Order: sequence, then structure tokens, then C-alpha cells
Amino acid sequence: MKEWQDYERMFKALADSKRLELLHLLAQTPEESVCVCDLTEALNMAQSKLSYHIKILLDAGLITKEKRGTWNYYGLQHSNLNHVLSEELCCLLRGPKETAAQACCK
Amino acid sequence: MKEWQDYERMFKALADSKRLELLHLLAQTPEESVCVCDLTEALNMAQSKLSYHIKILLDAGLITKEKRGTWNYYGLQHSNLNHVLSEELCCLLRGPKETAAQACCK
DNA sequence: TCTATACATCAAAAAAAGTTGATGTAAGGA
DNA sequence: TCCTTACATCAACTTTTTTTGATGTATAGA
Repeated sequence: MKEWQDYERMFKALADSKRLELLHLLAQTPEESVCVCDLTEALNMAQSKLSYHIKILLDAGLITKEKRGTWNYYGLQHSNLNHVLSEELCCLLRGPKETAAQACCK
Repeated sequence: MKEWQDYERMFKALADSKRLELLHLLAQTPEESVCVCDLTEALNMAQSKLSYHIKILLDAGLITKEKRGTWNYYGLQHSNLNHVLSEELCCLLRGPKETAAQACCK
């Protein structure tokens, strides 16, 4: 069954505490998205390492990327995240905007 | 943040198509649970390999194990699965009993 | 007690994932 | 044009995960 491959890839992308932290950080930012330079600092991670992890999240369809001039801005791909993750994970991986109207966050 | 480690471990356990298939199989069985001997056959997987994957799911708290005589019977640990997974994954990883009353399965 | 079945576990090998530092490319400003 | 910044990518390496076949342990039945 090919279907499992897709889920495997998505769960693989989620199966790393650094990437979860990255998603969490993206979820927490009030702005539309965040650039890599800010992320390197916030996550205390080498640039090439961060690029590697970002690519994995991108390929899994969990984040979005928008190039504006020299910078890249990233955000969560809510549709895909919501497709696999429970409501209970919303505090961790969904932004304040998305969770404001929901009762799942205490 | 220690929290991420726990999620990492759970997602790691889910991040394998063979284990997803195994969970799916457990979800599909009408009986309470399934023994390893049936699983080796159904999944066409060597016994030691299956044991390995079962252990990972057990350690992650995604399945239950009950020893009856010589046989081990396995079932899904619904509480933990429901904690992380969306309703939309119910068709794949929750049994007919659990999803019967839910609208999420078409 | 002997034997067969069910399953766990181990060690070695193979495969996959992650890390690191260096290099490449593209855009912006001087 | 030259320089700088932002980011991607690469190759070598380390670490983790998975696979395989062999061996060990427990239970059930003859």
C-alpha cells in the first residue's frame, strides 16, 4: 500500500525534537513568517544544519517558504499539519491565531 | 525543552511504513487483539524483524501486549494514539469499533 | 522428560539519517 | 563592478536505525 509511504515521510519529518522546536517557533511568531537568519539565532543551530532540517520539513509539506528579496520566510502549512495531528497538539504546533477560537488550549 | 523528546519518540515510532501497516492491521482485526504468529504471516516479515518493530511500538506506548499462555496478543493503545493523531487518521489507525460512531470515516 | 512452538534477544552487517565545514549562487548596496 | 549577506548544497564523517541469522527462554503437549 503506497499510502503508508506518505505518512511515513510526514511522521519522519516530525520525528526530531529540533524540527519540532522549529515548528513550534514558527507557530509562536506573531508575524506571518520567519526568516532563516532569525531561526539560526533562536535555535542556536549552524546555518547548514538548519537548512537541512528546513528542507526536510518543506519536502514533507509541513512548512511553506516564500522568497522575498534575499530572505526566505517560512510559515506552517496548516492544512497538512491539521490533517495528521490531533487537536491536543495545537498548542505546540499551531499559532495563536489558529488556536484563539479553539477550546483545546488551556 | 524536554517535552519534545517524548513527541520525538512517538513520531519516530510512527515514522515507518511497516509499523504503520502493523498498526493498521491491529486496527482492522475484529478480535480484541492479534498474536505475533498471525502477524508474521499477514505482514510477510521475519519473526525477529517483527519483534523488533513491535518492541518499538510498545516502548512508544502505541500498542498493548497481553501474554496468554504461549501466545502474545497485541492491540492498539487508543488513548495515546488519539492524543497525537487527528480524527482524519481514524480510518487508518483506529478500529471499526472506535470509528463506528464517528463521522470522520467515509 | 523430550520435543515443538512462540517469542525475545543478540551481534554483525547494512542502510539511513544527521552533522560539519567548505564552497557555490543569487540578490542588494556601496 | 566589488563586496557583503542569505541561503543552498556538497562531500566526508559520525551516529542511529534497520535487517539478518543465530541462539536463548518459556510454555504446552506427547
